[in-house]
Amino acid sequence: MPLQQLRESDGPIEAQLPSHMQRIKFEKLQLSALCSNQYVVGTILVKFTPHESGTGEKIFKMVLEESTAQQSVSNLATINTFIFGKLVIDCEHALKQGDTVVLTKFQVSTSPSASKDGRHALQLELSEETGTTVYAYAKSVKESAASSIVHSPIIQRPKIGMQDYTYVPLNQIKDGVTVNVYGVVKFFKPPYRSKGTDFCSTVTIVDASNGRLNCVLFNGNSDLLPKIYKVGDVVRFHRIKIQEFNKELQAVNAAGFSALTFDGTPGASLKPRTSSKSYQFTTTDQLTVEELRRWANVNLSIHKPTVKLSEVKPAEYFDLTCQLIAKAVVDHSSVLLKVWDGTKCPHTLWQIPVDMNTLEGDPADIHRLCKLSADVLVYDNHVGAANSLKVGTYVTIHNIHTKFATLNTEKPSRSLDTAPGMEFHLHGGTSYGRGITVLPEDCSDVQQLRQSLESALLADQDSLGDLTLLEILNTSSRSSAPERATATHVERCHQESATVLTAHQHIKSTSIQEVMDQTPPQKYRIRAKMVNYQPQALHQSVKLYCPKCHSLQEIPCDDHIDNLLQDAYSPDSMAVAPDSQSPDALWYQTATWEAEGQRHRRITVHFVKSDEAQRIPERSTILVEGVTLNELYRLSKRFGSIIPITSRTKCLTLNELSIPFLIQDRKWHYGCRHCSHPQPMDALQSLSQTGPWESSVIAKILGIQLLRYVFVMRFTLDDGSGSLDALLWDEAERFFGISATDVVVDDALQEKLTRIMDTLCPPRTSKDDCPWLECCIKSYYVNEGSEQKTHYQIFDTVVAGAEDF
DNA sequence: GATTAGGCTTCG
Repeated sequence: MPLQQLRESDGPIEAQLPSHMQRIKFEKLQLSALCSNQYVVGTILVKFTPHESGTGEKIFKMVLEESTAQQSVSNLATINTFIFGKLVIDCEHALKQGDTVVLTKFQVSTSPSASKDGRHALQLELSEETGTTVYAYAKSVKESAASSIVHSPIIQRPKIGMQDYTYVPLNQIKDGVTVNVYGVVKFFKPPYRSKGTDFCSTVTIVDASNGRLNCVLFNGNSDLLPKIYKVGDVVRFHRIKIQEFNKELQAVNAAGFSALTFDGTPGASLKPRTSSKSYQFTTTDQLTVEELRRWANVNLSIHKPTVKLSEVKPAEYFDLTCQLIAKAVVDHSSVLLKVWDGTKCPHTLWQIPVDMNTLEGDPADIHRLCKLSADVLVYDNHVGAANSLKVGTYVTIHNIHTKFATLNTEKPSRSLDTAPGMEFHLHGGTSYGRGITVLPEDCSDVQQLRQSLESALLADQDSLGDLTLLEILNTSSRSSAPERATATHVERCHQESATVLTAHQHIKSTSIQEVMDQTPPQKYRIRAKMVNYQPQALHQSVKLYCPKCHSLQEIPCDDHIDNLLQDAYSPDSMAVAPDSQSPDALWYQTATWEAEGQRHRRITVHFVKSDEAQRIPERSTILVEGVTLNELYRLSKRFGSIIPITSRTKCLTLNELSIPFLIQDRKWHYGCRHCSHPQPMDALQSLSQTGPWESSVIAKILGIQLLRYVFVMRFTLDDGSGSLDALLWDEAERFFGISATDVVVDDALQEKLTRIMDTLCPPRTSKDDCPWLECCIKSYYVNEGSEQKTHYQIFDTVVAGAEDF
């Protein structure tokens, strides 16, 4: 019960109260404080007769005098105290004038009568919702209602002690009464700082009686105002006072005001949002809330569909539920909020140029999410709220205004510095409920938002992945900085994993058994050991991939290339006599000689003319005919670009495409046999003076579809709950930190690859001694004949410390 | 030591 007895004979007050409770003097009371760990001690100076309010509950007013204070004339020495509801019945007889009382968990609000009664400017309010306990402090043991009550926690409040709350339908509201109401929010302004001392929130509610009520609510503590997140929420207000304003009835919060707010979705959770320490919520209340939800959803069209960034149009106002990525003070009257909601705005986004040093937020996140984030400029009275937001917070920004940036040539604006695009403003003022609401993680809108954010990260993993790669590269190049190296090291030790994730670190791991129980497509984080991998011969793990026809081809082996080259220069296959000199062309110079010891073989080299080529052979381009594989290797050490050709037709053309069409910087480039349409060498003339002699440019001119080198491996992963084969497909030197193109021609890189694989999956070692791997994997279906099979692929995962192998 | 706001779009 909330009335308990303390006895002087049991020792001083502080010794009889829980140790965390602190006494607060009347003069130290503050509006904004939530007094849950504080108590006041006072002597009952005046005790008024309890009366019943319009809500049907009893109100009991007392005047307390600070008992231990020096007798003072200060008006801070006496304070009006109001007790509401069931507690009145307990207190009205048990407490006598002159008694000392100890009050806990009271609500502090402004006293409307202070100017008249000369008492404290604040008043104490004790109701069921504040979770108050009143302690009567008796000088001696005496018979009283309270003396029979032993200490018991208030949460064990017996059912018989329930309060009778009555709720007035909104069409029956009368002027001058204090009432309790239920309603559906039709309009609201989230709490904002008024020009006076309090926070203010205005709320318009409606109900099935077709009544409608505008409520103006003040409190020095914004937490005590209703926690409304959107139109359609259901509210329950206790103790609002009805008054007339502009010939209409309006409500203001009365003493003891408390609010519960519920999600307006039928069937949603019935857990209210409130700062009340305790509240009564019966099955009747549940029915009322559910009934209001249903009524509103059928009869009201107030549930605006939520607008995502992907749906915004210029020149509209909307509420955006999003996560704060970064913020920056722009000037004295505006703050930039960088936010995202997981969707991509189809319009060019306005980027507010700010100094990176003034931008608060994780640079990696800012960079990674730049294509998904919107810059919202927040003005004037909202600056304070924006400044107090923590990065990472989920918020609803109410009434964002979108418009296209207009280029004003007379008055240069910020937007001139960057490409114009869609602007997002939160203008000053509170019209239309403009403001920012912080959403807690457990609310349903945040749950949905988080899903959207997560799937955005996973869905566009290719494009985002490239950015992540850039970050990894940047990070490793900066890792000479000791603090970063330390941080990376600590992270690795902590993870105890031979691989690390480049994103999605906040996702929980899923067991392999669970992964295999679910139907594709899905994305997961797993923690497992590599018990096997294929191909064991690492040189077979690099393949050639055609991005056009998606075919995967083996790299032609040396013997095969050598045979093809021999076929190309054998006299039988030559349409043009080998000794017929190819004339010099305008764009190249030709040299021909007989291969040593091989009379029938003539080697021809066409040197492409350019100023640079004459100075630096390493940067020159040559077309070669009649060479062996060995000679190709040797030439590739000397010349920058080598194009093996044949002159079996009247013009110079490429060989069969199993022979590399270009060897550049010792890298062998192949073309797709299905997707290429080789052109005669004359096409290269246009490049001869201008360049650039880049593989992609040469390929395009010669009609060649370039094949890419990729690592393709199959890892068998096991976490104890099960095992699966996951494909590793790496064409961007991500996973190993090694380029698949380079590894083919670089012995040192091949040795490094072997060391990495021996670490990930140590040979001749029991599973216990294998290291753990953190991996992101995705599942997908593959048609195999008439069957659909589930496959898995690794993504956003890299070998930890690959640069150190 | 009483006031704040009392829905109703924008300077940027």
